[in-house]
Parts: sequence; structure tokens; C-alpha cells
Amino acid sequence: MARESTKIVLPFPPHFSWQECLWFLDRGYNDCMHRIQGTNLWKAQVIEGQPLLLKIGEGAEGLTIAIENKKVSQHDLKAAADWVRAWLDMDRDLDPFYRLLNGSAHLSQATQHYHGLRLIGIPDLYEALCWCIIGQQIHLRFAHSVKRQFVQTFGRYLEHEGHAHYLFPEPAVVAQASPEDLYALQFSRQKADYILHISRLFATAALSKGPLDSLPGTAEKMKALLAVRGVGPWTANYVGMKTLRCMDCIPYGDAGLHQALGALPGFTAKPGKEEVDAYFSAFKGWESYLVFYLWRSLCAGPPTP
DNA sequence: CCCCAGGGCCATA
DNA sequence: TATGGCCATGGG
Repeated sequence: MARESTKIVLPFPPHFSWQECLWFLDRGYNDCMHRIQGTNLWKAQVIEGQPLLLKIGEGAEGLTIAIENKKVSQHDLKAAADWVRAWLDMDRDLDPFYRLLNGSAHLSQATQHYHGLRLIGIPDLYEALCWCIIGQQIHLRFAHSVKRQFVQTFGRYLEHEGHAHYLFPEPAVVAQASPEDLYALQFSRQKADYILHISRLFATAALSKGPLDSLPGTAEKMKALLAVRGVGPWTANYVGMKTLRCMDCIPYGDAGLHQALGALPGFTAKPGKEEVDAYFSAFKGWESYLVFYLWRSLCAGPPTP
């Protein structure tokens, strides 16, 4: 009985593959924000003010969510399940997107190869913005290394079975750091400045996700994001995709996007905005998913068996 | 040694 | 509005 109260099952929606999601989360960068072993994933996350250690696994009829670090109420368990559903974008009906993919000349195979892959999000706006700033204009591998240093320097962690599961740092903690503290973590001066500024905005509640969510459309949300120093078109659209869940975002100028489109027959190596728009025009309302699947297509490897 | 990487700001015209 | 310099570091 006690055991059942710390576990909840999320039924699989149609077109959902935990294997594909795991593949994305474990694609070789050793992301410090979760730990994967076999088909189980551990992730520390503050949910409704409580630091929880989630264990996500695969059952016969759905994902199983367990709380590993404490006993929680049914209410909290439901909140954790809701958080996971949002993180993995499980509530979205992918039928329309797959119909569009099947009708496309180049990408119809994607509905087979990556079937059930969801647009894994970054629900926390502060985390998403920090990650964008860190990752700007550097190799993804180096970006992950810098993120790990950042998280391990400023973040708390939950210990479980000999593993430290880090929570993303609180803005108020980072806001107290000096630029030199960040230089020591291999931040450039620009990036240190951006991060400290954004941390202060969050720490003083001058910036938060709620007000952005309530703006009527993608254009308004992009405009509000672009007003933040350190946020340009690429970051605004990336955050739109991963955090605000706008479905019509295209991070123009993205190196991976250019690489993926450039590899398709009939494209120039570095497609310009017009070329990108022309290709995306057949995917109205699903641009964000198309971007995500194009990124996926860059990593040739099939899902590891 | 050179160019590029999941960019963006700022000065200049 | 459009372009160019600059940032900092690792990989090819």
C-alpha cells in the first residue's frame, strides 16, 4: 500500500516512444540534469516548491513515475506526473504532424525511424535561457561541459544511492556571484554578463514564465523575449520551442538546422532565410517539431538497441 | 593556422 | 535596416 502511494502510471499516448525520448536525452553529451541507466531515468526537479527526485521507467501500459527521495501525497504525485507529461510533450496529438511528414519528399522515413519522438522541453524558463546563453556559438560538447561546471558550482543536489542528482541553480544564488566566479567556469565576459543580468531579472521577479505564457501569440512572446539582453532571434525561438511550447518557431541561423537542410537534395549548403521559409511553408503550425526532427536527423545513429 | 560551432551586442553608415 | 568587429574556447 505504501509503495503504491509513491508511484503513478502515465498511460502511453498514441505515437509515443520512450526509447526515442531516451535516445535524445542520452545522445552522448552526458547531460548533468539527469541520469540514465538502462530504460530508467532519474531527474531531480523542484515541483510546486518541493525538491523531488523522479524515477521514470517504462511499464506495460505507460511510463511509471516514482518519487525516490521522500514520501509524498497523491496531490504531489499527480503534480510530478503533470510535470513529466509537459516535459515530454505527451499530451500533443502528433497525427497531423506525421501526416505532413508522410507527404514530404525527404522526411517520410522520419515517421518510421524516429516514430514516437517527442519535442523534449526545458519547462523552466531560467534554465532554458541560461542554457541558450551558455551554448551560443560554441561546440555542443563544450557547452555541456560548461553547464555541468555551472550547475555543480551553484546548484543543490539530492543524493541517492551514491549519485548526486543536481537541481538547476536558483537565480538568486547565481545573482550573488561575481563575474570572476563565472570566468573561472570558462564563461566569456559577455556570457558572464548575460547570465548575471538574467539571474537578477529572475531573482527580482522582473522576468518569469507566467506573464510570457499569457501573451496571446508567438509573435508577442518573441518580442518580449527579444527585449532581454543576451536574447536574440535564435534564443527567442529556441525558448519558444522548448519552454513556451509555441509550435511555430524556427531558430533562423541555427547551425544544425542549416546542416540538416543543406544535406537534403536540392538545397544549397547554407540555405538562406527564404529557402528555409519555403521548406517550412508546408508545415504551418508544426515548425517547431520539424526543427526538432531535423536536428534528430543529423544524428545518423538508429536508436541504440 | 584556419574556420566553424545549436549567437548576440554594439558601432557605424 | 544592414553589415562588420568582437567575444573565447575546442574540434576538425
